[in-house]
Amino acid sequence: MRIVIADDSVLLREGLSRLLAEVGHNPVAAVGDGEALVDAVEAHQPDLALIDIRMPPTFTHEGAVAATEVRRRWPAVGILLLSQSIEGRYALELARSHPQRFGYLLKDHILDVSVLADAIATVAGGGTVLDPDVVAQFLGRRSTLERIDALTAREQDVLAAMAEGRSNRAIATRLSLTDKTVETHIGSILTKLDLLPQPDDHRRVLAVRAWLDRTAPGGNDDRRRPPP
Amino acid sequence: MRIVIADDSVLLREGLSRLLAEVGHNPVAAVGDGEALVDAVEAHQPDLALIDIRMPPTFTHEGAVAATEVRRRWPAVGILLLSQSIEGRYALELARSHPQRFGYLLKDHILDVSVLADAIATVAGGGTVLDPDVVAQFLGRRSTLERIDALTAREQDVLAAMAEGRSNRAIATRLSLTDKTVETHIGSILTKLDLLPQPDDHRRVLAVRAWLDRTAPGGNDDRRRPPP
DNA sequence: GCAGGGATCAGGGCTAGCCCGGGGGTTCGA
DNA sequence: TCGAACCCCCGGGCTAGCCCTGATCCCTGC
Repeated sequence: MRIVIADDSVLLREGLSRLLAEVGHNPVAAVGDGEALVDAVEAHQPDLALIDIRMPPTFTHEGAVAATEVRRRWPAVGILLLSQSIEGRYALELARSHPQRFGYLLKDHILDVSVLADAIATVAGGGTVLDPDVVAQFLGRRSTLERIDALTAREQDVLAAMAEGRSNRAIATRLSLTDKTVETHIGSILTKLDLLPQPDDHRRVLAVRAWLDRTAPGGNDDRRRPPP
Repeated sequence: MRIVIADDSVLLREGLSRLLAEVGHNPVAAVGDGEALVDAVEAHQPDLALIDIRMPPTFTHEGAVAATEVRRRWPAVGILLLSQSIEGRYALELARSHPQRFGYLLKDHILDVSVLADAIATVAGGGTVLDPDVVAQFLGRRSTLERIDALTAREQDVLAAMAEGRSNRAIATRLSLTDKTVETHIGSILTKLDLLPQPDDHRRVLAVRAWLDRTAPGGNDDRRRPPP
């Protein structure tokens, strides 16, 4: 099977190249960033692209973004994403919208080369391979979104202000309420987000994280609702 | 001047189209997502692309990502980004790395069409136009990174745990410290991040935001340092 | 040897934030 | 008409978190 490898780490992509050759695959190119990945797929028309999500220039999502481009232009090319830990929106969106010939594994969970070889075979055969932790995170995020959607408009106003790092008093001033009312809304927010009192949790921070994470990646402000 | 417009809102892109025509420009295409933007630039070879950062499918950064693609493939095409509020890493990275023929305006700050027309003229002429708030945010983010880099390793451990929503007690347990020591570290963190007591601020949340924002967009874990 | 930085810990005080119980008003659908 | 949902507000109690002061120890560089 013809495979293109994209990973900014020279050692890793060259190592993977040799590893795949040992198990009978044909690594036709090994590149270090998203643009080069797209160029290599165009040049070599591989069966599958093995892609690290984080690549230059920002080392955040270039791999996943390039993977989206590869899927758009060459739908028959299998895509197998790799990362150190679970990454945000783009990769999960690609999994949701184009699950065929798609895989997402965590590097630390690939304990021997057979795991990788099996995943490659499955993806190239048209199937989907997702690390269990990736699935769990995906479901968890869906659940967080649903919970935030279940907040009332006022509660979302309060939570948005909390997420800006405003104190209760500042929130009250901004929304023309008393401190007491803000406390009441915050209590409802924590309950609806299922953030019950736990000695190990800082629940306000967790609520703020939920709000910020609903727009990952890069959410600094309100997410626009998709048109109906 | 030939202009391509990209905004998912039909009303806005059609309105912009007419507005630009009134002031003497030639809007050659008006599209609703990043892919269509790239296709339109390819088809029409405009002088400038006017791009809303948030477009489908995730309504987060597709505009900025597509803008990066446009800049890569057609460096002579001016790029003018628009958004409701300041967006994260991609747009600012594009401004930093390719400032010529580039602009970034906040929609709410365009108080009349002459502001837009002036920006278009400047960008098409090879210059750079940045909303002052955008500049301030960019500088603020640089400053935040520097401050976080100035924390000791231990302080960064504590801040990372805070950002996970852990309570002081849980942080102490995890790092084998007493509550008192965690409090001391948090005090140092707040001081070094210049988060002085203010009645309107929830300083712990602001410190957590600083930590999370250092890896924007999509930072769920450690940022990888770019190779030297 | 000494100063500075980092790490750890303690006693004690204060308060913003959380929460319990309670209350009132408006709107909408069954 | 009534109940549910939403919004707003109060009195009162409790505590996690913050901060002041102070202390000790270790390491490094001058």
